[in-house]
Amino acid sequence: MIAEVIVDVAAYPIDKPFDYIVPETMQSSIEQGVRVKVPFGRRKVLGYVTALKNESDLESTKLRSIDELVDLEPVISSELLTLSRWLAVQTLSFEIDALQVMLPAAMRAKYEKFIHVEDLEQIDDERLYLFLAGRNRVPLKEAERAGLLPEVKNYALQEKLIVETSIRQQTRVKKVRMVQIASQTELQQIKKTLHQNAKRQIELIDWLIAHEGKTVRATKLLEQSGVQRPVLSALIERGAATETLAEVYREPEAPELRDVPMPEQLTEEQNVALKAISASVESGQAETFLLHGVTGSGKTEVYLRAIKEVLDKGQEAIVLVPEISLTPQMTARFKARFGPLVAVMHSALSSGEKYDEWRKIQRGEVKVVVGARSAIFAPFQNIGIIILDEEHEATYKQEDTPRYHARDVAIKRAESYRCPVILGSATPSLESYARASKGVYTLLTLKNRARNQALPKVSVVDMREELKAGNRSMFSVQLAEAVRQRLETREQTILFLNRRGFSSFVLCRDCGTTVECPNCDISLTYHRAHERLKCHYCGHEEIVPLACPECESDHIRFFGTGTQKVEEEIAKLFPEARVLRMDVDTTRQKGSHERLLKQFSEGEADILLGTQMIAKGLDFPNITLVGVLAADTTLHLADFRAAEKTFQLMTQVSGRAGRHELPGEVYIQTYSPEHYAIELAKEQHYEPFYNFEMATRRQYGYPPFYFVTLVQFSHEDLLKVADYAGKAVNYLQSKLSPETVIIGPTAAAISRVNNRYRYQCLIKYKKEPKLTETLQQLIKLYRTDWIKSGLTMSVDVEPTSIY
DNA sequence: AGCACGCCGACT
DNA sequence: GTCGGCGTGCTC
Repeated sequence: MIAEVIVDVAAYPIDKPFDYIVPETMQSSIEQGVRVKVPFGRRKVLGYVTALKNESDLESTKLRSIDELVDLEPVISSELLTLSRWLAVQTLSFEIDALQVMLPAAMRAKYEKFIHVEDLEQIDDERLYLFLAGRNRVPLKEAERAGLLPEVKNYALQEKLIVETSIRQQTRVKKVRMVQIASQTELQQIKKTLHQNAKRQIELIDWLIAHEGKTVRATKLLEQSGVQRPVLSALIERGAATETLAEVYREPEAPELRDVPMPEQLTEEQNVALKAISASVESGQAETFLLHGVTGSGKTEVYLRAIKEVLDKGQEAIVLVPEISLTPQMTARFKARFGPLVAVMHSALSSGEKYDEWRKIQRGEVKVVVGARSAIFAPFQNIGIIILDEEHEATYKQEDTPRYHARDVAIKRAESYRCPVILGSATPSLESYARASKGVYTLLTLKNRARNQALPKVSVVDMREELKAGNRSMFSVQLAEAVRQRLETREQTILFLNRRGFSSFVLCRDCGTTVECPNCDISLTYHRAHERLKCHYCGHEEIVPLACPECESDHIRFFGTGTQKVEEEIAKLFPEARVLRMDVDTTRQKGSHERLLKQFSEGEADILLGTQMIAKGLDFPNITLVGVLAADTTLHLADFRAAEKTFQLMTQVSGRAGRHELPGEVYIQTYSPEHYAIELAKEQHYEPFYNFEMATRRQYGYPPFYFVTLVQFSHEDLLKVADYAGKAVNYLQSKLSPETVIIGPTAAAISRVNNRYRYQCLIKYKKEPKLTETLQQLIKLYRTDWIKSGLTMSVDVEPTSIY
């Protein structure tokens, strides 16, 4: 029997199945989708069995045997295996990367080398002899640190010692000691043999007698009986109990369950949407729905009921939410409804906890997974529905290889299981809405809020006018007045600081110089906490200069607005206000996100001040005011999605206000109030924005009218990178159809990162059947030739941003 | 990727 | 004369 194996080596010539002989003893237990350890050249590596067959096309002399089976059950189902091949082609990545991305990081191989010595007498080198000190298995790293690597190599060559590679998972299955207590009669017998002086043992055996026949955790037993470990060991030796290891799951801190009452009745709109989805669930159709519902329209309730139907059919559900809104509020709602059938996958879990959640899914112990992007690969076998909440979010696209989009994967998996996909959003991506308009997706609309409240009243404040009137603070007169009112009426306020593409930097007031990174073509960011300047691209760090490096003026100070600065200004303006600040700095600690939200929901603060992470998902009855401090910052990014992103963000954050009984009010402060993204966000109507933006996209030839693919290049040498980028463009032009537009090569917006110059080109096409093939050939050219000169090239099919 | 072979310069 | 630099080629 022969196994085709994809080995754990991400390299161009290795990106294909390798044939291995399956030893007799393994033939009955090997299966497609299990991991194996195989010899590969002079080393041993982990691999995935992708097929089993009777014969190989290779000469039998070239074939080697599988060393070991790693799994007893497949970790990649045949559906996921097919999906991985599709993914590798779509994203132009290695098959091994496509496979690994489907599994929790804990299952990646960890390679360690150990020195084994058979006969220490053969080691006549004194230093090495002393170093080994009679140990049988010594990590090679230690020898390297001791400077003994040459000696070890030498002895290995003479076969006086062996260097062996150990391959294991990064994180193992957690096991605990369990104690199985013997029966009453046995225990009584043993008790008689105990010496009078063995007071502790007698104490313990009495405890055991009281719990005879039971199996308990060793730690629990010791805790409850109050004896120390050696006492238990002594009794185990006498046969009073037996000890075994049992697999357990790591238990992540359970979020506090908030009681979310299930509404008795859905609104008419919700009912219509649910019926359409149910019909699809019933008939087993791979149908994609776009659920377009205004903020507060009760999309989540529709998801929950659809999932209920799926579970009743004995099927499973995947729910994707953007990491940022994977809030306790959201997960608590699922847990409250489906209890222990829910697994939650988010980045705050440790690698071991994620692995355990994955195993629960694989074993069929849970039926619903709620998670971020990677949860789309949940190893279910009978998926009945896939939901992407906030489908427009950029986090659904993975930024490094394989650069997949969870939406595409969802639709692909749904085809396999013939089940519906629900894309939900108040502000759908233009791509999705266009597809829904064309009938590719089924459009479901929720125009009204579930509790029938009015959408909040939105006012746009022109900050230029404020400046003219002499108000240089971050708060306009109107917003400040609104906040003051809320403080009086004891209602809550959310202040949103849009920091994206706009962070604090150091500027000389005299000559206008900004302090830039020495390695990258970008300003350094000011970090108040450590009084340092940092580069967000290469990690360079330096102290804040006291004088301008150019003109030596001491009028140098940081510029821009951070949440800390806003917090200070609030303290000055409203000394009585209690403020909670939520940003990367205050939520770094595990569980702090939950804690802050809990404090806010319990009314321990008047104002919640934060960045992106407060824009979504929050649903608290007492919030009646939302203030956007500076709306413009996402507007001026050199990216075709800048307007779309700004509109989405404004709409989302506005939606936090007035979701319950109290009416809401929103103030958007901006320096460009006439921009259509802001003007239309004020009205909170999606369609006018969609129509306007579509016209713009059509005019400039951007998605969804064209598809785009971004090819990026970087090199230490500016001339070389420009040269290769030019070559690539020529190559693409020669192979692709004349209707396809290739923009560039141009220098990237940040033209130098980590001392490497960056170029890019953009391919725009409506229909390009040869695209994948051509890009594959370009990649081949790069990997076999260009790479040697130090060039780096990457391809991103349908990128989320192009700056 | 990682590992070894192989062919030329600076050292005990 | 040897140690070691990294170019080149291969991995079922």
